[in-house]
Amino acid sequence: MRATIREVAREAGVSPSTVSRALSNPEIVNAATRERVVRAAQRLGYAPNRAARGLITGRTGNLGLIVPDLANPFFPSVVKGVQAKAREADYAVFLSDTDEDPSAEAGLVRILAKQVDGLILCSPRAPEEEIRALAESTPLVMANRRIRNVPSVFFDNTDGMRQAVAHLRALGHQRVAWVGGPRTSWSTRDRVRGLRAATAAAGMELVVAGHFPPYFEGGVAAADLVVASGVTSVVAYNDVMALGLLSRLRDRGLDVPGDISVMGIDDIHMSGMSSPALTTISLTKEQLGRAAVDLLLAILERPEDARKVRRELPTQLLVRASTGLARTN
Amino acid sequence: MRATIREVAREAGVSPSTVSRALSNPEIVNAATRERVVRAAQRLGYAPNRAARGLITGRTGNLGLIVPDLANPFFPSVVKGVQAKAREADYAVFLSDTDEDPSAEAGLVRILAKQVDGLILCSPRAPEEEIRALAESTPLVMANRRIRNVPSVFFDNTDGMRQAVAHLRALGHQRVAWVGGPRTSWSTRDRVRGLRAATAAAGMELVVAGHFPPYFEGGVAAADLVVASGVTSVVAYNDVMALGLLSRLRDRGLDVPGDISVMGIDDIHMSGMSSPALTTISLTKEQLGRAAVDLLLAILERPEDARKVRRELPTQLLVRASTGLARTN
DNA sequence: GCCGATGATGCAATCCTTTGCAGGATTTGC
DNA sequence: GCAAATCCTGCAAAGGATTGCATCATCGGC
Repeated sequence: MRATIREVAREAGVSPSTVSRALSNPEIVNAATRERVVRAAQRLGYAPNRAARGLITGRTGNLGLIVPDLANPFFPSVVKGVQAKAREADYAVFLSDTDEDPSAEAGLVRILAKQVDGLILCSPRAPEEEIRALAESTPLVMANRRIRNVPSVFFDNTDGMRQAVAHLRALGHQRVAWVGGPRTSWSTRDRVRGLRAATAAAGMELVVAGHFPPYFEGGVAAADLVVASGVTSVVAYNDVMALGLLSRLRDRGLDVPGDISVMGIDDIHMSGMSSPALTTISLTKEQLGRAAVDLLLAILERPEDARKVRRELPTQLLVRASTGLARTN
Repeated sequence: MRATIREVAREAGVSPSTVSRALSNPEIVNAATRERVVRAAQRLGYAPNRAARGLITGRTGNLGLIVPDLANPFFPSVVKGVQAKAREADYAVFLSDTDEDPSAEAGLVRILAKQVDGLILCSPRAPEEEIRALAESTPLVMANRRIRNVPSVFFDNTDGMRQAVAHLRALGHQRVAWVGGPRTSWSTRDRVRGLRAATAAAGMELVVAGHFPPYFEGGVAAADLVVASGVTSVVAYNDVMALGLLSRLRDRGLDVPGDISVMGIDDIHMSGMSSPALTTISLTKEQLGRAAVDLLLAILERPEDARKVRRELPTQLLVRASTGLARTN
C-alpha cells in the first residue's frame, strides 16, 4: 500500500541506504542527492515504517503515561502537557488509568514497558520500593512525586504551603485544619509536612483531619470534622475536595469565608466557578507534563545520569473569594 | 535483553515456527508440544516482539482515540471505556486531544493512522465530507456522532429529548429554551432536532437561544438570554453548561427550580454535586467507549461490512433538584 | 500389511529499515 | 603529478516473528 524506501530509492536513482541517510541524517549526504531524495519521498508520500525501524533500532517512538484517575480534573491537564511536548518530539503517547488502585500500577508498567521507550508515572500511589524496582528495568520518570534516585518532576509543596499559611495568617487566622488525600499519595505527605513547618514557624495551630478519598465526596465527608474542630480555616488536599467542603458547609448553613475560610490546591478550571470562588494554590499542570517528557527524553539520550535528573516546579497562591478575615469570637 | 522466539525454541527443543504457532494458534499444534513450548516461554519470560510481529503482519496492535477536549468531563469517561475494552482485547490506545479545533482533526488522523490499526473519533467537529474522506483510507469509527456509511456509535438523542420534554410538561412547563453547543457539533444538531419534534408533539413552545462554547462560561453567557426570553425551563447542551447557567441564575437572584427549571445532558460526576443538584439526561459514556472499540475490532475483522456497522445507545432521564413545577404568573 | 489421508513440524522466505564496512571518486597537500 | 585524506554512496547483514510449502510420521481402512 504505502511507499517503501526501495521505491523512493528507485524514484531518486539511489540506493535505499542513501534514502535512509538523507532522511534521518541529512548532513552526511551530498546536498544535491539529498534534495533529489527528499523530493522523491514527498512525491511518493513516503513515511518510514515504524515497525521496521523499531525492529532494528530497538526504539518504538512511543511514550507511556499512567495516571490514577482521569476523572480528576488535575490529570487531564497533565495529559495535555505531555501530549503537546511529546508530539513536538514526534513521540506518540499511550495513556492508562489505574482507577486509583495502587496495585494496578506495577502491572500496567510491565505491560506498557514492552511497547514504549519510556514511561511517565503521574502521582503514582505504589510504595517507593516497588517503583524503584520498576525503574531498574524501564526508563521511568515520576511526575508529581519525588523518589530518591528516580528522575522526578514535582511541585515545591513546601513553598506552596508556606504561601497558604502566610495568606491565612495575614487574615488573622490562628487555627487551620488540613484535609488530607489518600494515604498512599506522596503529595499529601509532602504537603502536610510543609504545612506543619509553616504553621509552626508562624505560631499557628494545625489540626490534621485525616485521610479522605480525593473526590468531591471526600471533602463532603471531612467537612463536619473540620467544623467540629473549631478552626477558622481549612486547606484541602485538592480543589475537588475543597469544593466538597464548600458544598457541605453551605448545606449546614455556614458562611464561607465569614465562618470559615477554605483553600484548595491545584487550580482546576471549576474552582474559579464555584460560589464563593475558591482560593487555591495554583499548580502548573501542563508544565508538569511537559517537564516530565523533557526529563524522559533526556534520560533516553543519556541513561547514565538517570539517577541525577530532577526538577522542581513553583507554586502560586491564587486568592479568590473563599478566604477572608478570621471570625473573632 | 529479552528472550526471543529462537531461545524459546531451543529451550523447548522445537523450531521457532512451532513456538510461534503454539502461542498464537494453539489448536494446530500437538498438545504435548504446546505444553512444552508454553512452559519454556513462561520460564524465559518470553513475549513476542511487537515490532517484528507488526512488520510481517502489518498490524500494530494499537488503536487511536481522538477527543475534542479532555478537560470536558464527558470525555474522560469515554476514554476509560475505550481503555478498558481495548485492554481486554490486548490493544493499546493512543490518545489525542484537539482542543476543540476542528481543523486539527484531519491532521491528527493522518499522523496517528500510520501507527494504529484503527481509529476512534469521539464527537468530531469536522465536516461530514472530510470525515468520510478520511474513512476511505483508514479504519475509522465515530463515537457520539452519526455519519451515513461510516461506522458510528451514538446516543438516541431523539428519545432523550422526548424524555426531557415529557418531564417538563408533567411539571406544567409550556415554554422551554434550548442552549446549544458548538455549531460544529453533531449532538447539538441532533438534539435540537429531537427537541423540536418533542415540543411540537407536546404543544409546547421552544426557544432556541443559539450556539455557545461547551464550557461553564458558555452556560453563564447564555443565562441572561434565557431569562429575557421569559421561559420557565431550559435544557442545556451539556451538564457543564447547565452548571454555568445555574451559577449565573443564582448570581442574578433567581431561584432554581422556583423561577426556572434547568436540565443538563451527560450526567457528569459533578452534576450531582451542585446545588440544586442537576436534573439531566444520563448518557452511558463508558458504554459509548466500549461499543466504539467493539465496532472497530469488528470492522478490522471484516472490513467489507464497515459501511453497515452502527449502534444506538439508550438515554435515561435522571430527575434531581433543578427541575420543579412551572411558576404560574 | 500396504496405501492414502491426516496431522504435526521444520525450512526458508519475507516484512522494511538501519548501519558497519568497503570502495570509488574527488580533493588536498606538497 | 602523486600519495593521502576526505567525502559520498552502495552492499549486505541484521533485527524477530510469521507463514506457505514441503516433509515426515502416524493412523485408519480394507
